[in-house]
Formats: sequence, structure tokens, C-alpha cells
Amino acid sequence: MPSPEELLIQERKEKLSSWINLKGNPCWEKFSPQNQVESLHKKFSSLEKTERSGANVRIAGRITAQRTHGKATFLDLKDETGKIQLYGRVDRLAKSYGLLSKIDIGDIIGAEGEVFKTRTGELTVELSYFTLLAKSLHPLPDKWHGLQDTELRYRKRWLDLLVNPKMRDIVLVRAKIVKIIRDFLDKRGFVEVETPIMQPVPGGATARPFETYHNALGKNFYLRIAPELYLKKLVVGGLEKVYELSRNFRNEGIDRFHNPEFTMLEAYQAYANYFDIMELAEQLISYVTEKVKGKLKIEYDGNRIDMSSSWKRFTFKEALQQIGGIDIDLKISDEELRKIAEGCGINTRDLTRSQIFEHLIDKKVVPYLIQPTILYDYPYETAPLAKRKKEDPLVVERFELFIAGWELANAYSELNDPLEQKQRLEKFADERFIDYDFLESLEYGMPPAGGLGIGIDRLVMLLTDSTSIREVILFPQLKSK
RNA sequence: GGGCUGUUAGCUCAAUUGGCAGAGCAACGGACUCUUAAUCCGUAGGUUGCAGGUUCGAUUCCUGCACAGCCCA
Repeated sequence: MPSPEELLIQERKEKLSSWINLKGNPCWEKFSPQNQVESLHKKFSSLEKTERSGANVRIAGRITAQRTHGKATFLDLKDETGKIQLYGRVDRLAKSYGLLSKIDIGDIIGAEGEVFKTRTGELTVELSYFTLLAKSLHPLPDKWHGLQDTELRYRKRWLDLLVNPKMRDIVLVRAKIVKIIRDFLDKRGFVEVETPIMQPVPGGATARPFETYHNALGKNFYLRIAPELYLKKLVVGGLEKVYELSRNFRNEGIDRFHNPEFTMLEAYQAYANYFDIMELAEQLISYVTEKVKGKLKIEYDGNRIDMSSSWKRFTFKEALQQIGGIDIDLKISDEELRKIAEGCGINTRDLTRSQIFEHLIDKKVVPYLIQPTILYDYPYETAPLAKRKKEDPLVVERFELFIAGWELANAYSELNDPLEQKQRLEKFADERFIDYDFLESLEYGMPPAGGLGIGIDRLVMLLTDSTSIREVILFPQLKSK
């Protein structure tokens, strides 16, 4: 007993076979559209009601609606640029008029005809010829309500794209953002590179990596959690301004800010320190915002956010004190620190000192940073790859950028002292994950440099007013059903 | 990992205190040569996420599981 859905599919299959019998298989059909819908709207907008253009056009696209009136039929055809109405009438199409009944909503057709305007002023192509190019065997989602089911939207993104214009916008904006970032950096003399995604030692961040295995080499590899160490090797090699738009992989939890694979921008600039990088980040992000949105004041999740540069800056200590109401010296003992954190409702049992600092900031400060805000001068334990501050060795020259109550960027003056770097990694990093190649490269001398990491998915969220990372990643990771 | 909510026709959603599972769109048949969420007449479409339990009777109550969404850690 076929399911109701199978019956719908069966009907469409039958229409397809009768089309094949009459006209041949649409798969073999060659149809070259000569016009795009948007250009027709531009070109013929000045037609009067009922006026005929005398112009013959060839267009192709998907049928999204159908209105039959016996011996006349209206169809809506949508291509990548827009939607236009088709009008077929029996006295014009003669025998092939009957074939219109084989066309379903969702089918892709090629159409030819004269452009005119209807009595109601709708620009329309009066069909002189049409052909099926691809049959849709499944019915499309509701023409009015679209596809609402979030899970279905993520699992069948093609449908989401077909019926929800917002999704299409996100895709276009994302592409634009990436392009503008490249333009911005290229203009400043940065070189874009590609470094290994499969790394023998996963470095540059603390996160659990994905593991894989190379058969011929008989060796385990890890999908990168960050490109940082490779990019710094390139700085050693004389690439003074270098960046990568890198897909990173972290084997951790999934929530509205985290997908197992995500995209980061990492950029390194020799002879810069973290204050130079603050300016770079401010300029980059406000430039991108201006180019994408046409303005610097944006709306995100109900908040008005001003993305103009010169953002508020607090040191880590000031932020804890002035925003979090916690006044502590960074020299504080582990016991005291734990006590304060527990008092803030943080369970510190399995946390390292640096994790406690991060939890404190995350809980007491970050949620209140709606306008772009830079926190800088972090406790040195929080960033083993960052340079310590000359005036205060308990602090590293690191900053993070927060907007809308979450982290958008992370940056620091890169530690280029090979001896200290070795010690710091041996003290703070998982010893399996120390990249001795990286340490050796530093021993050849790395110029002082500033590095910047920006979460691209989050930037896209911000600029598309999306509250979940799954809205801005085309195929987010979901459990299989 | 914890809490809350959801899962009903292809899509969007109903269903009163536990009492015959419905509508709109889409589909199918018919009428209609300027409609546009076309209209009108008619037809069909369901293992109510899965597995159990309580009950004369479960979409509804209970337990477990799956997936998703939101919040928290």
C-alpha cells in the first residue's frame, strides 16, 4: 500500500513518462536562455497596461505557481534573478497547449514568447514555445507559508533556499563578506595562503581535535583546530603579512554558537603589536559592515549596535571590576580565585586557573558587552602563545573583541621568544600536542608580530541578524535520524 | 551533561475534560481565454515520531527512546 507521498510522486512520474512519450526525455533537452527575469523587468517596466512589446524572449527557471482558466493558463516562473508570469493560451500554442497539464509546480522549464503587460499591469511572457527541462518528482513546500520546520530547513537546505528568500540573502551576504575581507586585506598587502588541514600535531588553540588516519603513511593525523602555528612558520619564512580563511574543526559540543566545523580568519602582521591589531580589527570590521549593510548602525536580535571604529576598551582587570563588580589582583592565589568563582556560581572543580578566569569573564562581563568592546591585557595563563607585557609579566598582550554579548575576535602580540615559548607550551599545553617544528622555526628568529582571529560565521550572524550559527552555515552538523 | 517545549496529510496548522482525526495550500476529476494566495463544483489523501503502559476507549494521561528548538552548565 503506497503512502500518500508515494502517490503524489507516482502521479508526477506518470506525467513525466507521458511527456517522454510525446516529446522525449527532458534530460537531453538543450535550451539556452537568452534573458534573465530581472533584466526583463527593468527593460519593460515602462510598458502600459495591455501593451505588447513586440520583443521575443527566451527564459528558463522553476515553476512556482499555476493558475489555469480552461483555455488559458498562467504560470509563475522563477530564475535566479526573480519571478515573472507566463501566459499560455490555446489559440497561440495550439496542440502543445495540452502539454501544459503535464507541468507541475516545481518543474524547471524553458520558455519563449512575447513580453506584454496584462490588464492589471503585470509583466508577462505570452508563451509561443515551452519545454520541460527537469521534472520535480516531489511537491514543493506550501507556496504561502514556505518551509517553517527548522530541522527540515537544515536537512534539506535546497528546499529552504527555494522557498525562503531570507536564506538566499544569507548565502549572498556571506559570500560578500568573505570577498570584502579579502579585498581589505589584499589592499593592505596581505598574502592569502593555504596551510594543512590535516596536521600531525594539532596546535594553535586548546580544543579536542578530530582524528584521522593516513593509510600509506601509516600515521595518525588531526583535523586542524587552528592554522596559527603554520601561519607563524610562514612569518618566520619572510611572509610579513599573511592570512588564511580557514575551516577549523573542533570535536566539542554543538550549540547556537558552535558547529564542529567553522570558518576563521587568521591574519598575521610582522612588526605589529596588539594595539596595531586592534586598529586593524576595528577598521576591518567596520569596513565590512559599511560595505555589506551600507551603514554602521545595525540591528541585531533587537539591539541597535554601532559598529563605527574606536571601540570601548577595558583591561581584563578593569572589566571584571567595573562591569563584573569583581575586584581582584591577577596575582591572586588559586584558592582565593576558586573561592570568588564559586561565589559567582561557577563550579571550579575541573577547571584550570586560566579556565576559571575565562568563566568569570564569560559569566560576569561578556553578556553585558552589547556594543563593540575590546578587553585586553589578559592573565598570562589564558594564552600560551601570546607575548607577555614588559611592564607586567602576569599579563599577556592579548585582546578579545565582544559584540552583542559574545566573542567575535581574539588577538595578541605573538610570542617570538623560542625559549619562553617552549617553556610555556610545556607548562600549559597537552604534551602530545606540542609542535616542535613550530618551536624550531622560532629558533631561526620570528619578527615581532601581531595576530588576529575573527570568527567568520559569527560575523555573518551579526550582519544577517541570525541568532544561530546554523542559519549561516549551509549544511550544519545534525545528528542523523 | 541538565531542564523546558515540540514532533498530527507532501507543506502550514487545528482537534473542547480521554469519546468517530479536521482545515487551508498542494494533488486528482470537472467548469472557466487577463489570473496572480484566481474562483466555483466534486474526489482522494493519516500506523497522530518510535516502543511500551494505564483505560471499555489515547493525538490527548504515564514511562522509555529518537530527532529538533530554546535555556542552563
